Amino acid sequence: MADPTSPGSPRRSGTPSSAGLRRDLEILDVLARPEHAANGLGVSRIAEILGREKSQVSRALKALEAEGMAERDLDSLEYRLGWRLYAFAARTTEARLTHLAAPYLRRLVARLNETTHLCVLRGSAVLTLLSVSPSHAFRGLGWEGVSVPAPMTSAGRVLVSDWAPDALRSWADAWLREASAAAAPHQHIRTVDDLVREVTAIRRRGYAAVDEEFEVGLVGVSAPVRDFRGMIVAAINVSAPKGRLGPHLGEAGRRTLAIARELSAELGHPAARGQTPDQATSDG
Amino acid sequence: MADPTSPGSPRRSGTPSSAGLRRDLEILDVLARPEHAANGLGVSRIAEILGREKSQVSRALKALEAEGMAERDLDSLEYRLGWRLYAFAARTTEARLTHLAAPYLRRLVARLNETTHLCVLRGSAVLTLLSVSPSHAFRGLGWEGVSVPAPMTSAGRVLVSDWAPDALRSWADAWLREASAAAAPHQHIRTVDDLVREVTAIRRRGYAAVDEEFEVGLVGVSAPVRDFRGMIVAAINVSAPKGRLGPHLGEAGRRTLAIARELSAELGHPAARGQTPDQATSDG
DNA sequence: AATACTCGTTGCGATGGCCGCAACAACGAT
DNA sequence: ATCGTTGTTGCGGCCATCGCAACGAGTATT
Repeated sequence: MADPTSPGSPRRSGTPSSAGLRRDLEILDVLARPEHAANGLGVSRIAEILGREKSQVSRALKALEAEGMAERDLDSLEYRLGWRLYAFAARTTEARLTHLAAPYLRRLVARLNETTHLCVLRGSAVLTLLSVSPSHAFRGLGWEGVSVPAPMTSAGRVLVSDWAPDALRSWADAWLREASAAAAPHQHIRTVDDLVREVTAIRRRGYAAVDEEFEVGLVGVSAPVRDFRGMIVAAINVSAPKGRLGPHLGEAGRRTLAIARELSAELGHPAARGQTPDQATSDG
Repeated sequence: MADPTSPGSPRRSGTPSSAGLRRDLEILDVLARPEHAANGLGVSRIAEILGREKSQVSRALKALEAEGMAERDLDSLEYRLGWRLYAFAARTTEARLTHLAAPYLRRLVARLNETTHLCVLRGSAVLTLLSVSPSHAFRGLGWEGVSVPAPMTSAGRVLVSDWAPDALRSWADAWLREASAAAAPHQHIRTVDDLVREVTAIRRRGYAAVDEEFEVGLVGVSAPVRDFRGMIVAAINVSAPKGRLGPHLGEAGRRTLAIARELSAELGHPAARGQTPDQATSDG
């Protein structure tokens, strides 16, 4: 129902939009309704819902199917959304992410008055794509060249927080062997089970927090950003000296989470669209 | 600029598709190109790429923007894909499938330590929806949207392995006509009967394996993923250099099959629910 | 089994929208 | 100031689409 509802009157002229495009999108809109996306709909039913001629709907759907925007079940003759919509979005999410994230990071900066980062996972390292400071905004390679071991940072833990335990195990295994030798001072996560426990807590809480683990005197929080599939594709991170951010770490975490949800919604994450800031990280 | 993934010839007549729809989708296709998605494109450049009138492109983009399928940067006047596309994509079956499959692919990676893919059939090509690598440099370069000729890959053969022989014949016929000209070096399947035999073997074995057929030095296995109706909707694929995966190809195939069965069970496939013939439970 | 109903597709004529050319407005560079 | 961009907008002719209606196919009803 109703998230992409067409705002104006459907077939009233006045908008400069092309009529054919609008008709096609109305049809796709109906196919995208949650109650219909799973089952599919027939031509007459769509025509009835839209108040259009069924011949028109039939022809339009045939064209949409030919272009991959809709798919048809040959048994029931019902239509569903097609693969091409996915292909469009999938190729673009990362580029779109870096473009759209900036205003959200700025908003978070305005609320917390601390530096914020947009981070993704590359290999077993956390890569920072974008940083926004209270005064200046840096794009790109400032923090980028430095490969930060993922499990030590809140961003890294968030980025793997929707992984299954055994995938988490094999991923963290290599790192833990090296880390056990180095043994950082405040390192809280020393075994795989520690990581699994921490990740479970992150899932429940919605955001991750580290306290002087990565660097002495530094605290930080991170919240996951999900794309239209519901997969975690990035993390928004806030890092600051413990003396400044420490007392408000919980509040910072909740605000980071809220901003991350807004960004997720803009990326098309269905569960995050206009939801209350608690409950439901989509699903598991 | 010779984009291999771009759909059929732009202004070819003969398809019953509406001209306006095709034009709009061509424009969106250009906007979705990875090399352009980051920066965005102007009207003239799109018109030049497509060989269309810029007035037409300008008007079409205005309509697309009004409908939320494209967004415009008011400073540079460049267009990007719009939010509505992502809302649609989130409702696609592929999006749900990808979301559900990701943990299973990661688990398979944890066991085999090789890159795994989730593939679906699109026409006569195999489209990769998601790739997960052992170093977890997923989100890597160029996975989704890349399509390869189906009968040459293990994934493609798995995806058609529940088709009736005559359907298989007519499907492979078109491809074989093209492929006979190209004639890849290690191509084992040269006639329709070869394909039918291979598919029969796949059905009996449960998974497919290719040995340097698609690419020299590359071996791979694939297993089918079925939905609640028992139909094959996707394939899980593992590909790696022959020197690494070759000796354990059989084991990799059985493990891929086991994971694919688990995913099928989650999709509601009744036969895969309790009874897994080759069950490799617990750790690895 | 025959009927009546629903569903989806397809001809066909009239009409309305789109195509392409060209002029126009807004910048920026030389 | 002139030129070269880029993007937008009139305008006429042509063509694709709209809506009606008929048709084939499948299914429930009698």
